[in-house]
Amino acid sequence: MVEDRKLAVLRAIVEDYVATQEPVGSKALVERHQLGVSPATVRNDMAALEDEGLIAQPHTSAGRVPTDKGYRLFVDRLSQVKPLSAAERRAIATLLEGAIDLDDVVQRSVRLLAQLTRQVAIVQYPTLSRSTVRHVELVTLTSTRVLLVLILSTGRVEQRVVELPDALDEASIGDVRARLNRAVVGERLGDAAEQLAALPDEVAPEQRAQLSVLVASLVEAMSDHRSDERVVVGGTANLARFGEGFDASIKPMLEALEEHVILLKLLGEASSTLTVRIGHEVPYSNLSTTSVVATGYGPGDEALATLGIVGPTRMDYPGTMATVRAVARYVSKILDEG
Amino acid sequence: MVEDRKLAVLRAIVEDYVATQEPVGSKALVERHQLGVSPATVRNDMAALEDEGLIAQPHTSAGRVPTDKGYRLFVDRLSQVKPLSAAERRAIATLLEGAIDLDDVVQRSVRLLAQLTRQVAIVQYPTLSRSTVRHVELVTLTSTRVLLVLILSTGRVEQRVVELPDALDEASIGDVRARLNRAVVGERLGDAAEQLAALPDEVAPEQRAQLSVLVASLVEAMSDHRSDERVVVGGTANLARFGEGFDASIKPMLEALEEHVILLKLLGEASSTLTVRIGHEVPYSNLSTTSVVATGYGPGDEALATLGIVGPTRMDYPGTMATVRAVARYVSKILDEG
DNA sequence: CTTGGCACTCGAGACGAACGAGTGCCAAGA
DNA sequence: TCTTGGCACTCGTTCGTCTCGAGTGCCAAG
Repeated sequence: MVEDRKLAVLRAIVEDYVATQEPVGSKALVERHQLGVSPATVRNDMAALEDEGLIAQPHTSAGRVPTDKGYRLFVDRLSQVKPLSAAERRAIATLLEGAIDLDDVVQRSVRLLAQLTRQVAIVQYPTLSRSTVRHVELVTLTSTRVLLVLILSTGRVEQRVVELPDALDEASIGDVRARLNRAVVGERLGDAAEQLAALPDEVAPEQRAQLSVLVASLVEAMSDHRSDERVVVGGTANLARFGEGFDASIKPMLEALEEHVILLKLLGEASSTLTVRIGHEVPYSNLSTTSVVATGYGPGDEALATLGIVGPTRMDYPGTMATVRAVARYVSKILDEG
Repeated sequence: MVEDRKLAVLRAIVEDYVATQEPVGSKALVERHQLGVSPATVRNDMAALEDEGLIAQPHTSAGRVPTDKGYRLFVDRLSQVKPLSAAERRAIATLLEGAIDLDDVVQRSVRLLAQLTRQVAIVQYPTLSRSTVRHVELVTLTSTRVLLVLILSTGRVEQRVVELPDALDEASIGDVRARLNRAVVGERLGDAAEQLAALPDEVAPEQRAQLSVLVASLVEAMSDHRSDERVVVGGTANLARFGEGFDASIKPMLEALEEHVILLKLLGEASSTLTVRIGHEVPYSNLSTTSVVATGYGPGDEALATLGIVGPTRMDYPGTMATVRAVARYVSKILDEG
């Protein structure tokens, strides 16, 4: 079938180009792959592929390079996900199992992703909105200042120093603490705010003002999406490896890595399926020579957050996709157990 | 005085080179600075400076470039610290005053430093070792698991999940909590461990094992220097600006920025005086074309931690030094108030 | 000690030729 | 209709040569 061979040629071009980083010509192609046809035939196919916008030549007398559209087709239809080696699996498992808390899990995941894919890795912290409240703690600092600590089921801890309008003795603190906990423990963050709303009305008028302040601060801590949006980046040193030709992209890349908002946009909506964005599909126009491979993760099958990698469009998609998926699964498992 | 003019020439060379990033010749020098002598004279001086190892020429027919030693002399004796503009001071003050907690202070400081100096900024978290314990909290998770929360005077919170050998009811938890707090609140981290050592012996034998586990975990949390070593980096996008010629250094630079251990070494010992390390003086051989400007900071006059910037040896030392110092002072002030 | 003059060095940039990888097209063969 | 070998053509890369000029070092005179 002619169509089949054309696709085989496209696959070969993508693979060679990714490996050598140089435009690939018809002759080199038949030498390196068993296509069973002559260079001339390949050239005809190439011309057709070029008409379809799947490949392009940088200049007239050069080999071909896949376009974004070409990569897209390759990813969607031509590549099967490479299974990881046993050694890699073991490495992932042992490294992640050594983690001692949430922070550490996230840290280790980034490192792992960066090392295995040799790209820049991004991991978003598990989002708060679906997690539940485990405990609220009040700690007296001075007579009119308390530290409010909010502990969540994900292991995340939020803290606020609250300035009270009036002094509050230990007994009252205990009472308030109990009330707060009764109201919100076990609740999802979204629902907890409602539970808190009625609370000030239940207590004696002289405590009401105090409690209101605390409730306000607590609600604020719960709805604070600062931590939702926390992302960790690793493997920036791999940027240097991209090297020549990618030089122009390194600046926007570094800029993007500093802006967590942009990173979150790159990662996209948490979804449990693996997403690949190629070149212009990346939602940030300065990164049009860049691709993103990301996937959601989280305990159970819920995708609480997203992790992934960013690299040049010219990357090893099958390998990268396999690694990203594997890491996401292991992290999810760890979170499940924790 | 001839010596004086030689130094003026050195200063002029440093300033011009920093501004233009190109080797500076004798003619350009007399044109741009009012030295009141002819190029030939300057050439003689340059030859002398070169003999002293303060400047060098990249190749025979090129202008001069300061050596590390030249920069050293410039920093030590030729530059007066530039006062910041009123606008800059205001910017620092307002930005930092908006901070809501320790994390935020650190975050904002990095941004600020990076923006003002247009270099890569590094801020170390205020170290634990000198801080004191404000409160220890125990939260029951399941019957044999408790969450141990350690709150420090700096506002830092450490947490550990502790697996108990046996179930512990709420009353006992309360008792243990009280004992722990009595033992360590107000103590410095270093001393607190000793206070805890004797604790298990004071309680009934059946609680002893439980308490030992908790104490061990607490001691571990206090001595955990992971958080001591936490550093935050910002302004990496400025690396791109260094651009041409600095290309070779960008890789080791990125590598260093990923290794917090290395960054800590770069920042050096916390000391309240401003430290400048130039080129080979930087304790990391791959960064020999790089300089570090750092200073300690912290509430009062104690230098709890260090912050600073890293950039090419060819940088505006007076301006950078002024900015680093100013930011450190403001941050210290904020910490003082918090 | 300073200065103008002068010969010298050497990198940067321009120019051009040779090279060769790669192409498109065509005519012949299966 | 598809495949293939042949062939002319394109064009970026490489390499050597040349020129230009910024900058130097040295010297002799002021």
